[in-house]
Amino acid sequence: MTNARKLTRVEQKALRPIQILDAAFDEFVANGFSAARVEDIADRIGVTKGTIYVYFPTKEDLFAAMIRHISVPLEDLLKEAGELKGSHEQRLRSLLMLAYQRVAQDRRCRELLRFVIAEGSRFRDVIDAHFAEVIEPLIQRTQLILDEGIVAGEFRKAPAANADIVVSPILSLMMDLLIHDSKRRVDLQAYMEAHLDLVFNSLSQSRPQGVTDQA
Amino acid sequence: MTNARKLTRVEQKALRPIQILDAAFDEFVANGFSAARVEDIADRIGVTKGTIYVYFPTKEDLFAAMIRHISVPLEDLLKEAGELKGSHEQRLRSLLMLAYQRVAQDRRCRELLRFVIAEGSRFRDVIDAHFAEVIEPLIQRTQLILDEGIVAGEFRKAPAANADIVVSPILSLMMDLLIHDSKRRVDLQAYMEAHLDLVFNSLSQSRPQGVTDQA
Amino acid sequence: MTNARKLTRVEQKALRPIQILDAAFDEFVANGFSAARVEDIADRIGVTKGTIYVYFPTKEDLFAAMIRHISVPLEDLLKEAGELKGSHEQRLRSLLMLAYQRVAQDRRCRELLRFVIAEGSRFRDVIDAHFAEVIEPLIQRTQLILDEGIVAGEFRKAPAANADIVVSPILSLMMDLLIHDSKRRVDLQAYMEAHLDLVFNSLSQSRPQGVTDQA
Amino acid sequence: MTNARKLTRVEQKALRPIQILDAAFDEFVANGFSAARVEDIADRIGVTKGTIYVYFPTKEDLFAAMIRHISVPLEDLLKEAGELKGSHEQRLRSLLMLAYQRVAQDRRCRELLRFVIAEGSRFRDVIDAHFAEVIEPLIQRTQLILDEGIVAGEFRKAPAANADIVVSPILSLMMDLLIHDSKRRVDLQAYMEAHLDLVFNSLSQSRPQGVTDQA
DNA sequence: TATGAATGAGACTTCATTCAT
DNA sequence: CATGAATGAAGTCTCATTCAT
Repeated sequence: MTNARKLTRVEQKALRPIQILDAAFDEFVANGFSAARVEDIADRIGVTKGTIYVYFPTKEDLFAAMIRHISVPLEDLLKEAGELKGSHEQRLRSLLMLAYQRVAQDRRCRELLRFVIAEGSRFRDVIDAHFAEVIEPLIQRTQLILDEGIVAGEFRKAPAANADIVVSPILSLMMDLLIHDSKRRVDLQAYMEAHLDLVFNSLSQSRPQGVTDQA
Repeated sequence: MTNARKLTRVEQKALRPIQILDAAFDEFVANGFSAARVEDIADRIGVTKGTIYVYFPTKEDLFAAMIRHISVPLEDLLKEAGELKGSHEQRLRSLLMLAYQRVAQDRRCRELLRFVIAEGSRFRDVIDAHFAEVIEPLIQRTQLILDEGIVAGEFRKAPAANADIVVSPILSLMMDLLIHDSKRRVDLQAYMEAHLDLVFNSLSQSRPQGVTDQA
Repeated sequence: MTNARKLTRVEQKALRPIQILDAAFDEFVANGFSAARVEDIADRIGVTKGTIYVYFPTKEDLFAAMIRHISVPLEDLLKEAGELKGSHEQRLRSLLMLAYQRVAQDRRCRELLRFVIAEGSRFRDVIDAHFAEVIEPLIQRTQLILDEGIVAGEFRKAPAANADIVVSPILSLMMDLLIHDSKRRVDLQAYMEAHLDLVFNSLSQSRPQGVTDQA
Repeated sequence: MTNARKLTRVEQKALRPIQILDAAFDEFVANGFSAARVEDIADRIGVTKGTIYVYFPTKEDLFAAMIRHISVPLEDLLKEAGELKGSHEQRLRSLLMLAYQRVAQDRRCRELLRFVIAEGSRFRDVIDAHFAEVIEPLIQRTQLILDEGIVAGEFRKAPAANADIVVSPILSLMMDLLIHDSKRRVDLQAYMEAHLDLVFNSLSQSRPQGVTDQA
């Protein structure tokens, strides 16, 4: 193994900012920007206040850096989605399920939404920038598949082919998880099934099954 | 005019707490609980800090009272919905539209959601209590109509008959309005139509598939 | 007597800023701007830190206000000098002696010079403004008398009729008092006599040469 | 070129303290003792804070060493003056002009006066010691020439034969340069001429009264 | 010798809260 | 009821100093 020894100075140095940002995330999540204390962030990683200020000049800078830090991996989701194959329904289904996985598994992704809502007015720029990398691409990609699916005759051309509406259960789930946190365990499978059932039963054109069409 | 005279001392006294709570709402909305300053709340109604403390013993009490104050009118919505007549679809449609009206018109109702998300962990009790009076009744009432509609053969018995999913576009809209505030004007009519189209096209039993029966 | 009772609230309120400025003067004199502690200023008048900030928003503002506070009475000196009567020599002599009195008796006037030298670069504006009300008027007034005295044939027209030079012993004395403070007591009478002897023996036109008329 | 090669390690080592002291001078001049930052001193010579502490144990020690460093060359002035020849007037004239040259040309000599006034109370010892090597010898030497000149019948025996008074224009000039720094260029020639004119016209015994003997 | 990460005491400043008037 | 001067605890940020490398 390569890590059987202590970290070298250089490794330690490279790690410190990450440690701080991770600790800052936890603290800001727990208390919000204003109520979070820099010293408590420091305590979480066993350093003193001063150390935080070696790396970040102000609490605000730390917050902004933290937002950037946690929002980084979010673009990756879309890359995977971009390569999805199959019918338009298949692709949309895969995209939505990817989003569910992310939302369900990645607490940071969810908490980002809390920051957007709670601190948006104070950190408009940072928040906007990174909001634009999470929610908006999801909606845009969804709308693209819907539009193409209509052209391909796979989806019906209807008001319901609206990405905001189609993805909204996912956002609602995020909110729900934020509000009740780990308290109330949502039955994710049932929730997803209900969502997809609603969407595709409404949109899919030529579906004998699905039970709506007695015609 | 009935109010051409100055308020009597008694009237003034009865008014003061309301004034304070209204000012507190604006201030807490603008800055969140921690960053809001009691003095700024006082300034908004032209009194001094001390006056606030005549009516509310602490900033936390003031916040809690403010939450209760703005959440009061929300129950009324459900009362109206309870008296809705017509088919189950009709009743569900009316319920959802009532919710839309409230969400679109009542900024306080929307901001309540911000407090739920931003300050939920600090004011668990008061937030939970009043969350339970807004979102949950909406969902429960919705689920009730769905279940009854299925029994009545009006809706198909399907996973999609899930109130969380059915109302989620409304919550998403609230969030969207919170985040972008007055910036981006959503086309409410189109949004509602898309929502209802999706829901009823998916759920309604006896419907010529693929059409939103306006025709 | 009118002050046999405690001060009223109103009187106390009016007094507080003065108290603070006086205490600030002492503290800034003792330690300079940077090393002075706001809490020590507060301690000098038996209040707490917070009280200082009720009246002055920052330490810098307090310093600037203090400078303005102590420099106020300095213009008065010149008013008296303006009404001096007698020959030009008499008037110049009176002006210089007025300056000596001020320098010798008013510690604040001297300490102002210390602030000018020590904090000038940090408080350029305030310092310049009030420097311009002390030293410069003295020099200008001196030059005016010299010039008029030459025209009147009372002083010889010579390079020595230079106000900067003529007043410099006064500035040197200020510096000396600043540096040695109360340690080394200068013999003010001898110093003044030497100064005036030098000046008038050099400038006066119609004087039996080389003698300060003990005759 | 003699210095076309890099410095050897030994030379580098001997140079470092000098570099530090020079940088410290600039920083302390710019900000005063308290507001000066050790790190800024280090930055001025491209080393890190730690390096400063290799050579000077504390910031105070560094300041004291810096004072000693810049005051060293000042004794030399007096050595030259001691060897001046000619009449007593000639010798005094030369002494004063030497002082002027030093004051006009050597910024460090002037800034020392600022430290004396600004930091005197904090560094009483070091400041006193080095003040005693600059101003006091000048005054003592001046007084010596005056006294000898009187004995020799060259100067009149008068109160004006007072070294403090006689040299004060030089100190005033130093102050003026400190306060206005490079802003207002004083006409040094005119200033000196006025000074010497005043002094010798007042003191010289055998001079056709009231005239500046250029004629 | 030089580094620079880390420290921690201490400064400025804020603001919820109190209380005499 | 209302005021607003005063408090003091607490938070952000600074920086002289240390020490392992």
